Amino acid sequence: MARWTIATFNVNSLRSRLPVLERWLESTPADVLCLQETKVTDGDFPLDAVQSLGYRAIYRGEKAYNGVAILTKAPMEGYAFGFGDGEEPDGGARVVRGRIGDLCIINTYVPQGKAIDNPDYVYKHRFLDRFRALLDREYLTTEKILWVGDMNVAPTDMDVTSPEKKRDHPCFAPDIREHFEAVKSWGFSDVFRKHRPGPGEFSFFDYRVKGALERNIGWRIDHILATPTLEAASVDCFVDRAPRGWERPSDHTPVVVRFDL
Amino acid sequence: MARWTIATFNVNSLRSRLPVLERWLESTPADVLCLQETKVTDGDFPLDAVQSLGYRAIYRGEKAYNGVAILTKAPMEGYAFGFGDGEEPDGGARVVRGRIGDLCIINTYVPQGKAIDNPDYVYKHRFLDRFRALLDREYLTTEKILWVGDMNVAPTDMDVTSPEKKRDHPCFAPDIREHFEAVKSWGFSDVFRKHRPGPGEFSFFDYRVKGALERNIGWRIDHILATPTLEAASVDCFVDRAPRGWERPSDHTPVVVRFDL
DNA sequence: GGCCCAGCAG
DNA sequence: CTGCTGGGCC
Repeated sequence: MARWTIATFNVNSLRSRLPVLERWLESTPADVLCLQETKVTDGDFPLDAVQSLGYRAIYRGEKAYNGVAILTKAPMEGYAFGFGDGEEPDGGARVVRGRIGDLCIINTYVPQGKAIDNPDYVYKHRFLDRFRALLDREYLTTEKILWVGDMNVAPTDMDVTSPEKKRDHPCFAPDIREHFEAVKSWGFSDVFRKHRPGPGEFSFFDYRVKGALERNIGWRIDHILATPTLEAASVDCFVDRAPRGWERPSDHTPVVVRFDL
Repeated sequence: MARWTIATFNVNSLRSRLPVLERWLESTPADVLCLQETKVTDGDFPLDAVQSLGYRAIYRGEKAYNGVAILTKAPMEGYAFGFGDGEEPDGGARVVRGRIGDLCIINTYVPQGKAIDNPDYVYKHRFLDRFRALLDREYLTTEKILWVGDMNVAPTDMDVTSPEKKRDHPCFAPDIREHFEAVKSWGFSDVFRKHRPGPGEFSFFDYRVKGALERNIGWRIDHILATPTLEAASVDCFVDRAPRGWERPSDHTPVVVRFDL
């Protein structure tokens, strides 16, 4: 049995966030770090910097948008990008997954959707459908599966600051919440909520909201979900607000889970 | 009699260069600092930062281009911007001048000219004509006049690295050098050359030339010129290469003169 | 290569 | 507000 620390962090440009990442890993030397919005093409991925922090990395990115990576101390096996369902876009810069032993890790950057009347919102729903199909196709609920990432969905009224004002928001509208719950119901439970049942815990603080961090005006849209056998092994799960207050922060901040596996 | 330190520095954006400026003034607390390419409109001029460094400032700038300023510890008198000759453009963001007692200070940012067959090159010549007319109109060669700035002219073969390759360059073509000499012949001499007669001293190192500073591949286009009575009072004049090697440097570096006045 | 901009994105 | 882009500038 060993203690595992796994985190998800939307970095909003990996290259811009290297100083934050380095500083954060000093306090939280995670075994697995799932990143979203790396915003870097594979050729420009800062592999040297990542390796000098002590990590291996699998990654796929686009020029200015999206991009996911999994940083690990141990080698990843059987990794893959995208949905692999033959549909375009293939989701390669939004979905990355792999295994370490019997632990399956899936890291997603769910589309934001722009607005509920925007074509991108249709794509967001489609993304969740394709993800659910991937689960059905390739996984068993009896496996140890960790699904983490920026889901761009705040599941409950507790996960935003003024829920009444956000019913039309693409990350909070009833239909997207229901859809997200439907995907989760494949076999995941919210590990964060097991350990932190209370309100006012957020992982995203909009740059444009003045004093968002101090006033705690944010969203809980970055999630750590696990299948039952894995969830049972979790010993803690928390948001680390500190990096959001550092120099040149991401607008997101890491969510961390610890397992005894 | 007092020791005066006066410098000229093309900062390539004053706001971006405040850290460099602050650091440089610790080593060289100039009495007068003439800046070019401040690239800041008057409303956005960082007056607070300049004042907290211990300086007064007169300044005029445009949105993204040009912009000149004179920073002084003592108040400036009778200052003015541009040529004041009724012609447009008035040169307000390229010429600033004023006095401290009987010392006249003129700070210019001469147009670069782009290429010798470009209309901007015609304007560069016109700029020198208008500047010469300003001298004739408003100054006497018997006054203590200091003319400094980014002149965008390398006067001699000693002032560039490969003179043979630069005969068609708008900062080195024979006609612009002759024109610059003609303006200087109104009554100025090159204070830098009085103290540093040798080659290989440059004030500008192109960002695009790899290792330009280490390889000493540059241009001497920032000048300190003085009328005879003032030149006689100069005790030293030098290029300070250090700031070109600091974090986020300008492509130019300061030229400094000291007088016993 | 580092500045500026405008336009787009979240 | 803080990223990204591509274009202009020197």
